[in-house]
Amino acid sequence: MSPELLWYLSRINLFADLDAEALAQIDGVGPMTTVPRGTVLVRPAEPAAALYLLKRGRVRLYRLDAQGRPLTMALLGDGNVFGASEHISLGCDDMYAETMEESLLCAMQRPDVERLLREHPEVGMRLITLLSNRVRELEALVASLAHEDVRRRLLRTLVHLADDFGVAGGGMTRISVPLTHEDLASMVASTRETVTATLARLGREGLVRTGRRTLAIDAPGARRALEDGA
DNA sequence: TCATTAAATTTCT
DNA sequence: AGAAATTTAATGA
Repeated sequence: MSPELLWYLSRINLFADLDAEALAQIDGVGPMTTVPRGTVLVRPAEPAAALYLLKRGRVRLYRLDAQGRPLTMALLGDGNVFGASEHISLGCDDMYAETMEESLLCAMQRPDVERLLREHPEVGMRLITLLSNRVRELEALVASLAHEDVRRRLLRTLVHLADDFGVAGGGMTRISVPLTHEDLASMVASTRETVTATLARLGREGLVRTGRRTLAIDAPGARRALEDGA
């Protein structure tokens, strides 16, 4: 195994508990490939036969509703894994996985994943952790979508994005993913226009700064705003 | 409060 | 220039 591939594997969160020797033993990792923005890697018609390891890039997991409009379930960044096998689902069937920008990733076929899990229980443990976190996030999302207005839904997802993709800058946390208002709408189950208006309002409130293709949020302020006020 | 429709305007490629 | 994205406004549920 090349040193480069080893380094790459060490940055995949699923393998965080493996030491160098264990990493070197990982077998069946396909070649790294660069895929352009907008590539659909997984679609409902042909469920993933593989576990995808995302070295660098951004991947959106989403479903389509009956009217064909997307609902984004998760955004994945560097080091994340997604895909499915018979017993494991990280982003399941009926779900699309699409790159939001040029991404570097590779695939592991199902038998290799299952063998890896048998040989390295730590990986299974880590997988449970990842799945648990994803369940928690989705539960929170369900509750938010069911009970809260767009302003609060948007605040929550921005705080969440700041946690995952935020970089400090100018007193605020800049979200290092280029997201259109339409992208955001598909995350909070709203519309482009309402997101535009709501972002403008949050801007007036001093909680977000928008401009030049970027989004920044006052994360502490936003958390405070989410806590008080029913 | 917010989706929808329509239209104007700005920003990207 | 042309496409994509953003913004504003009116209307109704």
